[in-house]
Amino acid sequence: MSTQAEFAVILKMNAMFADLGTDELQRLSNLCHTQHLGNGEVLFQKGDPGDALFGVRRGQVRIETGASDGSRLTLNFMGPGDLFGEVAVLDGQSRTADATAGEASELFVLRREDFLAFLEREPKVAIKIIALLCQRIRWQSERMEESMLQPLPVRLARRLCALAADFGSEVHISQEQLGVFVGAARESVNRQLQAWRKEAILDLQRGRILLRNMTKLTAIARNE
Amino acid sequence: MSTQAEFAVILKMNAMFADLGTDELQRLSNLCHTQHLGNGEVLFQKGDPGDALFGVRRGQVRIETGASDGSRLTLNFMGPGDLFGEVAVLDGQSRTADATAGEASELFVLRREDFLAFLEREPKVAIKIIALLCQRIRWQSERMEESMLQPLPVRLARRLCALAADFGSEVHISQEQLGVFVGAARESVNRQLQAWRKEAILDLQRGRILLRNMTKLTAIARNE
DNA sequence: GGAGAAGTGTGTCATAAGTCACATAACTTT
DNA sequence: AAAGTTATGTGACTTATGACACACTTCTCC
Repeated sequence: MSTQAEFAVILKMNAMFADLGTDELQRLSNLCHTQHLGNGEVLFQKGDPGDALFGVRRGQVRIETGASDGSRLTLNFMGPGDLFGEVAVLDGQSRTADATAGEASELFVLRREDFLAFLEREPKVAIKIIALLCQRIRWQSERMEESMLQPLPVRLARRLCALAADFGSEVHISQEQLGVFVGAARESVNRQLQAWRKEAILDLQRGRILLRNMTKLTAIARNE
Repeated sequence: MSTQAEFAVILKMNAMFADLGTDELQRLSNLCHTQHLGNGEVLFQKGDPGDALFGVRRGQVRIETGASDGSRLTLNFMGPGDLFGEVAVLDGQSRTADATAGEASELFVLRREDFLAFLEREPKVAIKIIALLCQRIRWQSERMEESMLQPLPVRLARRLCALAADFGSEVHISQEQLGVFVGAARESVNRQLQAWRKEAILDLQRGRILLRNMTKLTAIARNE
């Protein structure tokens, strides 16, 4: 159900602490705890109180939502360096998705109260976070416009370009997942990808997409 | 073009200062300037630097976007008590829509630098604002999900219910505007409204919709 | 290495909504 | 009150995409 929405909420926000000074960062990391998760262990579930912020040190955490029919859909993979769970922490509301360890993982944990106390002591950091949240609001709005107004090929091309920025030209994702991300049916995704394969823009393998012609792809993403 | 996106960015955020203490509010209002606008006067345009936050004391300000083809579309009306321009102020980016006085108006103006300085002195306020921005992020996500996944009748019913909360059962809006808000073509909106008129859920007049049966309407909004 | 699962390729069909093209009705302006 | 402008109503047509159905391929795990 809430697939598309969650996707937007959860996308990586590594930038959150990107431009803090090293001293601020040091004081912040002093507040962190460490938590270990075994493969398949559940970190939190939809509806849980959002009492901590997490960052991945080692391993992988899947952010997923239990569709009401029982099927689970993965919304994102968080790898080393990725942060997640910030929105729930900042506003004190409950989690909006589930988080499960995809392999044995080590996380750092920043508890809500510690984080808020820190912000209160360091208003400059609070202001930076405000700016980042605003950027996110803008970004979400653009995304919303895009997904409502742009046709599927454009959305698909944009997502592939975004994935290429993370993965390089060999994007490791199933067509089903891609469909979830882009808000379209798997079959429609497949048909578009086939068309592009025939134009030599990309190649397809099981669970993998090889981007051959980024120039054309970005052109499509720009909607000509 | 950017109609839908802007809509989400701009929606009223009166809640922003809702739960500040009176002392905090007092100090804040000391920082405000006053500005008068004549009917039709332009306050700011898309692309302008976002150097101030505005609130309406008297009058009305239209938030609109100049579609690239020259047609102007109104995204929202800000009346007395409404705040606008906060996102641009908080993150220092440029305006994403135009603001024009719909009648002679009096605004209070809070300049970016003053506001940020205030936040730095009052970290508790900053934290409240962070929470509000987070709520907005959640709200946007829900809205995004809704608009992508729900069929037009549901979106339309939801918007009408929301408007009813502001306007009462006589909603004063053109079908064109309604189309912009729900991200649909004017004709499609009209057809759906006609269908509902035949079911006695509402009545139509030029520029006005009379909601007759809110029970049915909210049922549709809940998607049964 | 065989069985089953998970991922992929493709055809057919149904349908919601956009587009275009007008007709009509309601306000405005002079 | 006539003329012009804006809002609404409706028909005909087109199109993108979702839904279902099924074949085929590639992995994985006993």
